[in-house]
Amino acid sequence: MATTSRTKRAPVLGDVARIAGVSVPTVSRVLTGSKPVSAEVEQRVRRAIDKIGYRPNGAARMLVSGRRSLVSVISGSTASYGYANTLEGIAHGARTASMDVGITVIDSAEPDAVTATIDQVLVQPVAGVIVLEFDRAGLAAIEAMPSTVPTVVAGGGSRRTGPRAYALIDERAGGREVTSYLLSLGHKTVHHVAGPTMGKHSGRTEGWRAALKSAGAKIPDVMHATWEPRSGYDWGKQIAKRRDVTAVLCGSDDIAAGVLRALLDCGVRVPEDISVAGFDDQPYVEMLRPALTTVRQDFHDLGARSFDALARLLAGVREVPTSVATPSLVIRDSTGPVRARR
Amino acid sequence: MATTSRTKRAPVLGDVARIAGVSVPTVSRVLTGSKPVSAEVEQRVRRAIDKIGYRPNGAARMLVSGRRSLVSVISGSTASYGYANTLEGIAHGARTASMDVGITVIDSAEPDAVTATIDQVLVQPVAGVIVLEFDRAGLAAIEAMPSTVPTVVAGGGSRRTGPRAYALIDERAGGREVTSYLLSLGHKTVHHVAGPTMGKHSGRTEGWRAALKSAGAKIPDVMHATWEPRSGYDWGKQIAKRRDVTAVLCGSDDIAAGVLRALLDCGVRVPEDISVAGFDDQPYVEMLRPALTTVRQDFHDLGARSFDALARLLAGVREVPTSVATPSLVIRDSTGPVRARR
DNA sequence: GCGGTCGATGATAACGTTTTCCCCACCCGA
DNA sequence: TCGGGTGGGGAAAACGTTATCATCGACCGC
Repeated sequence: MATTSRTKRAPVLGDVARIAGVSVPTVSRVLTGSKPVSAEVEQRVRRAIDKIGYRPNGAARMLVSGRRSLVSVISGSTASYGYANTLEGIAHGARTASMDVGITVIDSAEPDAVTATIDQVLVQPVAGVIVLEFDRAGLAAIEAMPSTVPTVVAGGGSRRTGPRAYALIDERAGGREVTSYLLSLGHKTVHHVAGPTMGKHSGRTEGWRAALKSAGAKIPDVMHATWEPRSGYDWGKQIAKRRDVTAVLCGSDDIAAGVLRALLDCGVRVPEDISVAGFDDQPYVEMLRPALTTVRQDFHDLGARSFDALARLLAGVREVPTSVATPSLVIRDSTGPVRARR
Repeated sequence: MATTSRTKRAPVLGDVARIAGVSVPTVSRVLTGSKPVSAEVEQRVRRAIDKIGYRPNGAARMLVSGRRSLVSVISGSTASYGYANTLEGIAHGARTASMDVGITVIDSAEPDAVTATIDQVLVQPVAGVIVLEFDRAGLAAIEAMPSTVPTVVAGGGSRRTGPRAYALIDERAGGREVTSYLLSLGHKTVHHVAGPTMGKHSGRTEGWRAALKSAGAKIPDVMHATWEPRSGYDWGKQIAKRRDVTAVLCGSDDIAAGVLRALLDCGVRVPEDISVAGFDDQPYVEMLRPALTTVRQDFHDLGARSFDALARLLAGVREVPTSVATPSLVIRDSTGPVRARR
């Protein structure tokens, strides 16, 4: 309120320089190590920095140097298991490379919502972007992303399908493996409760279908659930009424938990009457009774690999090879051989 | 490589101005709406912007205007249920206010790891910070955060304990409520499998203790688990051997799932022999058999309230009132009256 | 002892935007 | 017709840092 200083302006490089009795660029050199500085001057500068509690202004730094240290993650959600763990993997990689990570969730898959989101992301000084391709919103974001910004797609596909860098978990292979495993137990076919449709089918569903097809098994209609356990429960109720179902592959562990519960509530024995398998291997599923057979997907690793890919992109590598991890089947107690239904 | 242009420099305001035949500030005015511009000029400018695909440079913008639109979340994790949902709530609020959110995870609670993290966060042009106080790392981060940056603490406390703005879930009340409920069923006391220690005890544990104390019940030793279901399982095995336990409150749903499974595996009936209660109300817990009684905590709402608090702080409000939500007890089938243990 | 290289430092430009200040043309009322 | 307000727009300063270039001394080899 007085004439001189209002809210005690944050100290800047010039303040440090004056106190240390050196020039502004010298202070900068101490901070960035871009050029050697004599030990004595360095000490004076550091002392001055500590004294006034100086912190570099990131905006100014980025503006002039053009170096960007922000990686933005675009995603349709952050709370679900896969999203959250992928995000953690990315954050961990970024931390190691001393980069920052921003997260923007897309409200819906409406075209204008997507472009609005992208605009908001690209106004920031981002070095690159990682899009989580787990749902329609992610898919739409990839389409709408300008080709000029370094972009990595993290998702569940099996091969690169466009001009970007990809880090993937081969969900298709996972779906195939678990379906084949169920068939090998003697099931004539495997029914499938999928998550929300992505427009095109998800890798999990594709793998399931491929395995049935190559085994010459009948391909039942896909049952579409939301990601909620409740929704799985509702389908489980339906399934319990049918006599033709002996094996169910669910699009996620949460759905499987619901299906499992519904079956047991209806007096269906698992796995004696019906086998149930999930997808993801969330920590709790081995505590279900019976412990859930599922497909383990290492999302944390997926996040780490996406960040690696982006780092290479930023380092100037032209063609970053697509990195694909294969999920692994975890056999527990919810699946077993076919028996005569009591 | 040629003499003129290397990688086709990104278009800047000057380019737009030249094409539209106006001055640089005029383009800025169109973009920010800081001053009225004639309709005709505005149209020319917009056309030019679209034509060359201009995007404002956020760094330059922040540097000169001093307006910051970045909210940074500091957290010990992002993957666990509470963290992930709180983060989503924050992201949602930020999106509505068209601000950006950054996320930084602290590797450990080591003092230098914490200050390193904070340094990294504060180099960015942050408007404010939200610290997730769910673990030691978060606690340490709050201590080390300079008082000059607008900070909101999001956590599980019951009242403000320092000079910051707080958004809380009153875990203490939740712990008290569920414990009292169990006592009201006739249990002489309630045992407690807590999550990792936070140094000081967590609100959940405090509430449990307070309820026992005020009921004059014996206060058993706390059993400390990790957040892993497996760890809960191990404690469940121990508990099954004991004859004096009739009710167990767990520090999280995942721990409860483990305890539950161990008890059932050992032939202990739930809730007939032992009642089990969890904490959080993750979606899957109603699918456990028996469905888990637990304390519901709305983390998404916590995130939204933290962002609100920060927004007010940034709007210049001096004293932002602490916002406290009370968790609600969800009674399902895993808890019941005491019976003679068979 | 002298030209040349090197190491340390300072002066100045540059980054891309917003802000401030000023000018000009126009309109209105007296 | 003239003065004062007003609304649109341009010129230049400012933001805080790094990059570029110049300077100055010391040191080295011949």
